[in-house]
Amino acid sequence: MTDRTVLIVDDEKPIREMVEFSLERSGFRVVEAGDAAEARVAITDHQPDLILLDWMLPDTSGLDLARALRRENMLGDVPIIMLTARTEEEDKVRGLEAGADDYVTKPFGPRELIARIQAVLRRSGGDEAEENLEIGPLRIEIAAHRVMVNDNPIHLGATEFRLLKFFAGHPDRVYTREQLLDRVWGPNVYVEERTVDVHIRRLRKALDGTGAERFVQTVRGAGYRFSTRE
Amino acid sequence: MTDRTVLIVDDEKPIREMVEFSLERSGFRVVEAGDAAEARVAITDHQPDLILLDWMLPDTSGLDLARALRRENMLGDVPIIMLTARTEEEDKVRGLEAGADDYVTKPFGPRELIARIQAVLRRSGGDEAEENLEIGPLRIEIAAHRVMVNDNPIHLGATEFRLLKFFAGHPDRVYTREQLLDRVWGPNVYVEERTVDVHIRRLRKALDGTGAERFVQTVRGAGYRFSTRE
DNA sequence: CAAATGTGTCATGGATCTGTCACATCCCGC
DNA sequence: GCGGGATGTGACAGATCCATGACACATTTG
Repeated sequence: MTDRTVLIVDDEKPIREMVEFSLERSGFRVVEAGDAAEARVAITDHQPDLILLDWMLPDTSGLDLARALRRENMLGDVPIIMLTARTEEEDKVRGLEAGADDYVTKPFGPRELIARIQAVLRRSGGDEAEENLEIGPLRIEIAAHRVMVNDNPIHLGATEFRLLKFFAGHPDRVYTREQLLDRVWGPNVYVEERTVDVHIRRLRKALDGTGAERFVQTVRGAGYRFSTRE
Repeated sequence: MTDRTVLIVDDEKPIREMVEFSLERSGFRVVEAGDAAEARVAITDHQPDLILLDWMLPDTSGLDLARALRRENMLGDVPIIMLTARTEEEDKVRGLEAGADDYVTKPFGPRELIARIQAVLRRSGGDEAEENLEIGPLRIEIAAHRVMVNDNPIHLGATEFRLLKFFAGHPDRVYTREQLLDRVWGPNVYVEERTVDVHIRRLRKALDGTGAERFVQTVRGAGYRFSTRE
C-alpha cells in the first residue's frame, strides 16, 4: 500500500504520463521507460516493486522482454502486469507463461489499473511496511508517523522521518547519496547530493543523546549506512 | 473482514452465480436478488454489508434504486458498488451522486471485483463503535450523541462530533485530510481539504481547557492524529 | 420572521521545513 | 606532517504548511 515503486514500460509518452499521474495520486512512486533498454536500466537503478509492461515495444516485444528478464533472474519475484491491446486468449496464455502475473487490456481506466496493481501486490508481496520498526531504543511507528526513543517521542521533519524509516527497513547496507535521493526523495526529484549530508546531520541531531545516533554511520567515499553494530 | 454479507442485484442469473461463486470462495456470504423488489426484501431480511447493484434491472434502473434506497434510509451507510456496461464518465458521476461508492465495469473478473469490494469495505466499514469511548478525561457517549469531559457535557457540532468519534476509535494513527474527508464526511462528499483544518480548529476550541485538547495533534506534512501520548 | 447556530471557504500571517552555500573539520595517501 | 578531497556544521532565504479569524450561506430554533 505504501511507497511502492512501479516501473511503466511503454513507448507512448501520453500513456506513461497518464499512468504516472494516476498512480502517484494513489501513493505509488513511478519510474518510466520507453523501451526495453531503458527498462533494464530503470530496473537496476530503481528496483521497482512491480512492472507495467506494454505488449509492443520499439526494440522488442514486451513478451520477449518479460521472458528475458525472468530468465536472467533480474527480477526476483517482482510481478509483471502486461498492457495489451490484444484480447486473444492465445496471447494471454503466452504472456502468462512468459512470467506476467496479470493483464490489463487497453484502453484501461485508472481505477481498473490500480485495482489490478493492488491485487497483484497483495498476492505477491507481504505488505512489509505498516508495522512498527523497533531497533534498540528506537521505535518507528509507521501508522502514527511518530518516532519514539525509550517511549519518549522525538520530533523529526518529514524528510528525516522518511530517511529514518528507509534506513531502518534496510539496515546493514551502504547507500550512496544518489540511491538515497532516489529511494527517500523519489525518482523524479532533483536536488544536490550534498543535501543528503544535511539531512543526515539533522537526523543525527534529532537522535542526539538517545543512544541511537550511533546507528547512522558514514562510510567514507561510499555513502551512509544504518546499523546497530560497528 | 470475514463473514460479510454481500447482496448481488442483477437480472442475469449467470452473472449472479459467477459472483456468488467468486465471493464465497473468498469468505463472503452472498445473497441474490434478480430485481429491485427482491432487492428490497433481501435488504430487510439479510441486512447486507455491501450491495453489488447492476445498472440495468427489469423493473427499474439500478441508479433509481440506489437513489431511492438512500432516500428512504434503508441502508444506513452500507456501501453500494454499481455494475455497469457503460463507460461514459457522465454515468459515473450520476451514479456516484446517487449514492454509489464505486464502479465496476462489465465485463469484470473475480479478482477485480474482490479488490473493489475489499477496498470499499475497508473505507466504509471498520468503525461504527456502538459503545461509549473513554479516553482520559473524555467520554464519548455514542448513542446519546454527547461528549462529557470530567462528567461535564461539552457542546460539539455534528461534524466535530463525528470527527472526534472517528479519531477516538482510531487513535495513534495519522490520517491525511483526504482520508478524514472520506471517513468522516463520507466518500461522496466533495469539499476543500482545508475544511478539515477548520473543523480540527473547532474541535480543539471546544476541548480547550479540558486537558483533552492535546490529544488532537498536527503532523506537519502528513495530516492529523489522535493520541494520548506526546 | 428574526435570531441563533452550523458549515464551508477564503485570506492572512506566522511557524516550520528544505535545499543550498560557505566554511570548518576530518581522513587518507604520500 | 602535508595536501586535497570528502564530510560535518551553521546560517540563510525561499518555499511550504498550518492556525486563525472573518464571512457568506444554509439550516434550525424561537
